Amino acid sequence: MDSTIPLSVAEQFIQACPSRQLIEVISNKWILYIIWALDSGTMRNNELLRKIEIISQKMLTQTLKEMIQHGWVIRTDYQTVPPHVDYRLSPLGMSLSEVLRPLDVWAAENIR
Amino acid sequence: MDSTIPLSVAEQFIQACPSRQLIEVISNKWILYIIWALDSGTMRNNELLRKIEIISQKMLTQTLKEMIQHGWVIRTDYQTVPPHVDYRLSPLGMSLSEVLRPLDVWAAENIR
DNA sequence: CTGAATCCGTCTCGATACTG
DNA sequence: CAGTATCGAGACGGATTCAG
Repeated sequence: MDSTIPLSVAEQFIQACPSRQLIEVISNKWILYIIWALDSGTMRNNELLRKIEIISQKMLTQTLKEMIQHGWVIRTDYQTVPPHVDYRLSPLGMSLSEVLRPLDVWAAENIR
Repeated sequence: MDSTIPLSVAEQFIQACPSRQLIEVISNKWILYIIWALDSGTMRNNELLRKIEIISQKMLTQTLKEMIQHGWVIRTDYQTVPPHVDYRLSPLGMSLSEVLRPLDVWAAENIR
């Protein structure tokens, strides 16, 4: 909407470096939880709520929107009544999930 | 100090699962920045401030303490005047850094 | 079922000033 | 140089209510 907002100094450093950009995104715990959940396949809103357990409806909706913006999640609305909507990782999201997966292995071995 | 504080429901879910525990830790952007910085070798307080650029002294100190607690960072105080203290990744910290490194590659290729 | 919209407390974090 | 201590703005996110 407004592309003229000046970037802060911090934002300039971040935008100039892909690694920094990814850090800013990955350091969102809800994104990590959703990737972890969707890694096992397509899920509906309620399924995500129940699988993640500790996420609220508000943060789920909000974070899914961000992830769709990033192109990591695909939303499918079947236009039925009652509503049926599901979410799944896009190919890009899957590739990110794969890069993240070794972290699970590391966690299982190294978290006391 | 106090080991009798009851765990919230969320904390119980988290503590029961290494993956969740790691998510909680990794979703701390300052931890990610410091790992990224120390990956290139031993650094002093000021060097870290200048390398990361967007971190404050407060968050640097605070986060380094957490990482030392986790056993990921080793602090060496040379007991000199003026003070000389440096920080480096422990073997455990290095192993985490290695698992994280593919994320940099992914970022370079997939962040627009 | 899948959300949207508010309210509002909590906690993070930057800024600042100070110490050895 | 390497921190410590404090204050307060603002972001974050839970709870609740309402809607299609």
